[in-house]
Amino acid sequence: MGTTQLESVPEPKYWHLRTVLSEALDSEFAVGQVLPNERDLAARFGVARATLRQALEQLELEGRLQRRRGVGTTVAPPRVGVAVGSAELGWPGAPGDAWQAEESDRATAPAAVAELLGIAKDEPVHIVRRTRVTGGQPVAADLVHIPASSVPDLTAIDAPAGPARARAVLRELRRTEFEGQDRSVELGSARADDARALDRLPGAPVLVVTTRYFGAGGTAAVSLATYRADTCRLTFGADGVEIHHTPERQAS
Amino acid sequence: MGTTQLESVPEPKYWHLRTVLSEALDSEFAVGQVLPNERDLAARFGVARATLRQALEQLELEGRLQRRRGVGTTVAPPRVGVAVGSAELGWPGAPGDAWQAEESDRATAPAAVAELLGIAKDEPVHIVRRTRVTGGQPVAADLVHIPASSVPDLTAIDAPAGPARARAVLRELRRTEFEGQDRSVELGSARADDARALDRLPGAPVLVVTTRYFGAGGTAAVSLATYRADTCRLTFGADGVEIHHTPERQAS
DNA sequence: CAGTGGTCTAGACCACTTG
DNA sequence: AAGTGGTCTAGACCACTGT
Repeated sequence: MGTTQLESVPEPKYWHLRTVLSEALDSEFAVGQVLPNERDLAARFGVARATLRQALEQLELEGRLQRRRGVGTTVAPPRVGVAVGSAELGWPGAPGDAWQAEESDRATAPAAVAELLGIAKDEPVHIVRRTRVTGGQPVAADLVHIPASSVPDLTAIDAPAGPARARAVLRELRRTEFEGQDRSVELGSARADDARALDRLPGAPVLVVTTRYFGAGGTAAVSLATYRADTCRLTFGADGVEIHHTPERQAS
Repeated sequence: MGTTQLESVPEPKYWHLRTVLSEALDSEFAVGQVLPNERDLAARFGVARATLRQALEQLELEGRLQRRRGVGTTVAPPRVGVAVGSAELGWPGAPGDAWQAEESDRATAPAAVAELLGIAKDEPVHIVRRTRVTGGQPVAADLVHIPASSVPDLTAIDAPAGPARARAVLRELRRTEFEGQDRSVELGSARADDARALDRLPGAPVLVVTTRYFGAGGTAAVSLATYRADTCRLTFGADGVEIHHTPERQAS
């Protein structure tokens, strides 16, 4: 309703296109439906394919679209609410914590993690790789870093490589008294290994959740979890309450 | 250490460029330093400017770079830790809550917010606009949605438009007993108004924090806060502990 | 004004999935 | 093999910032 023409400050084409497509998605498309291919869409809107792609990228970032090479572009379902708060209080690997331990290795922690742990940057740590699956889809991958100093008996672990050993390491960590935790969330981009685990391309946007676990008078472990930003909404329920709905758009 | 050549699955140029630039930033650049301009950098690496820009975009998304039109590209400082957890328990607008109320209006809430509030989608609500500043820089903008039904006396408020009225509305909300809250974090892109408030371009990546405030037996208010994803790290301190360092990179 | 990043184009080729 | 999205190019022009 109104004159959308004659903009004193004309908005970029790709941004306008994003808006038009977004409205079309709301009114004319169902979840899972495939869109026309990029070349057709670009022609239909009279723009170059690169410009059309810029609009699609925005919508994918907002979780509205899903694109797969060789397949096409489909309308994405609402984002999945993933509990990161109350459901995970306690040591990593506690029973029923939604994560699946995959593998464990000994290596030197990255400098940033070493600093969080308060250890020398060349001190070896145990690294447990875990994945988190919701609704059949992988939503997150993480690495739990445990300094050898905080779980001395750990050196005795010699379970066969694979999930068994990973679980054993976490079980050993739980012998220490749990004294609290601490979290931060920031935007990042998936590295090659994370991208593979999350079924995305390198550079895909992810939400990086850094958790510090306190015990035995210091930082006993640090977990770096990377969640798919396109499909996930991280929920922090202060009262065990869950958010039901997807706030898909802010105020106009 | 080893033969980095002969990749069976060659990584994209822009991704390799990102890595090279990232390492250069670590070793050869100081925070605030300006990089050569995009045309020079592209020529130096023997790629098209668009490809170079793709690499810069990644690094900006990761908070490593800051680009300003007409000025140049500079090395960004580490992300600012912004407390979103314990420091904000209680009603919005409680004394010393880091937010600054700017304005208040009566309008109909967006459909998604109406659903969170459990009201009809055409029922008018009070919308309080707030901003959050840290270290002299705007880091977040939000809109607090308060249904008229949850604060009946609110209709009597007739303070002069502006911060005074906004504060008055929040003060009125605090008369209700506070029964808890609930949060979720997801990735979004800044709309025109948010972009302006955050000193960014439309479409800039933001972290959208949706908070439900419970009181009087239901959802008394919903806040939609958008944080600059490039400069912010949201912290949730379970024990009042603050995360000091920037986890700039995950395990290799 | 000159110099910067932001937008846009038209085309090419590649990697991947599916029939 | 055909069709899809992903990458890359070389160039143009625009919007904004400083001097």
